[in-house]
Amino acid sequence: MQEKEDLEVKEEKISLNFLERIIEDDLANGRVPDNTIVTRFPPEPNGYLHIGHIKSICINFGLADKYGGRCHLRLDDTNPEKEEQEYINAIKEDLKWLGFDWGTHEYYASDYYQNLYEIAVRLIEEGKAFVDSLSAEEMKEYRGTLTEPGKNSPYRERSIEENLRLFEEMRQGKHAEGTHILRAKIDMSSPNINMRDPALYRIKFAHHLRTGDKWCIYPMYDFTHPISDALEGITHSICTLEFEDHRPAYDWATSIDGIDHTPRQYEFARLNISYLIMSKRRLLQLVQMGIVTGWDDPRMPTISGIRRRGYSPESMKDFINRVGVAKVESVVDYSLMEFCVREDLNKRAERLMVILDPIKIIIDNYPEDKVEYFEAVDNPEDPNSATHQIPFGRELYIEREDFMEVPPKKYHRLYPGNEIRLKYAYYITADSVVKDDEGNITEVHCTYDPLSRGGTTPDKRKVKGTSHWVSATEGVSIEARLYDKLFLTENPGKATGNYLDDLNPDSLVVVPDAKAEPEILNAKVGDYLQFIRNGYFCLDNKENQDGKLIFNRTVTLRDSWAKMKKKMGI
RNA sequence: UGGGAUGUAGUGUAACGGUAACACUGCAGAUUCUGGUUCUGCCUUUGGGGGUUCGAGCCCCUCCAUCCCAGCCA
Repeated sequence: MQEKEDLEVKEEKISLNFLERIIEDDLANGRVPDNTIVTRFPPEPNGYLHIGHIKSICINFGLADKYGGRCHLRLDDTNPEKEEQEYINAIKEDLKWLGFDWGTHEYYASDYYQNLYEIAVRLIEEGKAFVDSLSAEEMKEYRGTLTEPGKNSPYRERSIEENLRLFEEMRQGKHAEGTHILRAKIDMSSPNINMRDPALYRIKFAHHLRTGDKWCIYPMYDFTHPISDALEGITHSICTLEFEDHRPAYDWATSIDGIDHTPRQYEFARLNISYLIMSKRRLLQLVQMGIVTGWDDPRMPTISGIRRRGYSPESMKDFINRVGVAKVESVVDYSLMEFCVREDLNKRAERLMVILDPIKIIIDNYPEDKVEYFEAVDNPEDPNSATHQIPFGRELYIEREDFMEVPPKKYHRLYPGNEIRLKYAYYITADSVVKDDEGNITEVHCTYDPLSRGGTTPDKRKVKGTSHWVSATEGVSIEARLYDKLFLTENPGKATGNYLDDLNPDSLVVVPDAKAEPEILNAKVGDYLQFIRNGYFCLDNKENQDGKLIFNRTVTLRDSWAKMKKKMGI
């Protein structure tokens, strides 16, 4: 009991975001039916979910979880021309990957087509809706502008009987698309354009994923969404800022006679991240134009993209948590997201030695055919980490950048006469180099100190550099795909107006023949790996059917040496 | 020039009338068998102007700036 009180006191100290405050206030004042918070995540299945959606998902599922309520998944499928089953499948898979469970509460706006239709008929009967026969262009003229009120449609005063007959004919498919439309009678002079007799139903002779050809009239968002919320018993309908203007329409619809549940709409600022584009329309363009290989290309900010890239769901949820929830339009630094990914992966990734850009070193005083094994910890961040064996031999690969004939200041790695440690193995000193006809270094000859076995020496002498390495004879070849940002600028397209102008030509660099320690053959899809000093990687989840393994770089390690080089002008 | 919103370090978010803070970024240093990690320190903040109050980031007035809205999209 005491413990529980302490806990509550503690929780009170944690500041609430504005949505939590609203909910706690509603709960405290008995405004929530059954004291059960019901939220919903309502994606339209017209594209893949992206990082921006994660925020909405975390808010809706998170709030339901925190206050012991539930969150519905509702696919908002009211526009059959844009929606596809592939997207529905992807949305559900992405949600599961993030670890959210909607239980049996999987709904579709199309589940309510019959209800919606009946409500529309009732509105007509009550004189609150009418069939308009203005063309789209005429309707636009009648709508007025932002600063001028609109005018009533000449069809606004049609008789109830005529409206009923026309709407029924629309439903029966007797009228062509665009010839008639059902509109609410609200107020053409409203300063809020959404209240100027909004469209309720339009004619569309389109095959619907779920209702097939049953309907040729489809309800509009402003009509469908609030009523769907009401029918499902949603208490808090949380959406993004651009729907603020629609709240009066939302309240209008949920106040229609016969609707006995009143959800409330609240708006928060959508997530923007520098260097990323977060618009389904533009992401679709990238796919269609072939700029990326698909919605799940590891460079895409889609959930399936970042999953394939190797981001963990935990790191993304942590990121969303750190970003917070507010009503201010903002752009979060890309670096915060990378920080969250690295922080999580640092704790969980198995370390492996992989050489991306190999240069061969030969240890002249090491026996020719000898192979010995060294023990490596899988993850030094984990005190209980398992270990694995790494084969060592006379000929090894190290990174090309780990050897320099003429080193700059503060360079701590291999150069003639300098001693470094080969991680877990021996100290070596570079003696000489062999070059090809063009002057490229093909071999570095070294000497090792047998007393340094295991990486330390009896005399405790220090070396400033430690390099990772792979046996030239025992190592295996893999393909590494080095991904970087898709765009070069923080706000793609800001300078020229066309985001495609800011594409990063080096967003993917393929290393077809990287050298890896044999342990890598145990890697499975979904494993988080760190290639020591090269970054976090994961096995590609798509193109690994046979042959050479393909690894995607999730994110690089922080690189203070690169910063220093830049500063020194190297 | 209609309506709706929003302004706190470079970026995000707290502070709920009582000493403006946390994280990321950046910078400097220490530690390290990853130039990673970890640790330490530093930098910079209430859009402007009035008012109320003993006291204002918070309340009031005013100005300014930014974002959203004129789909038979959501």
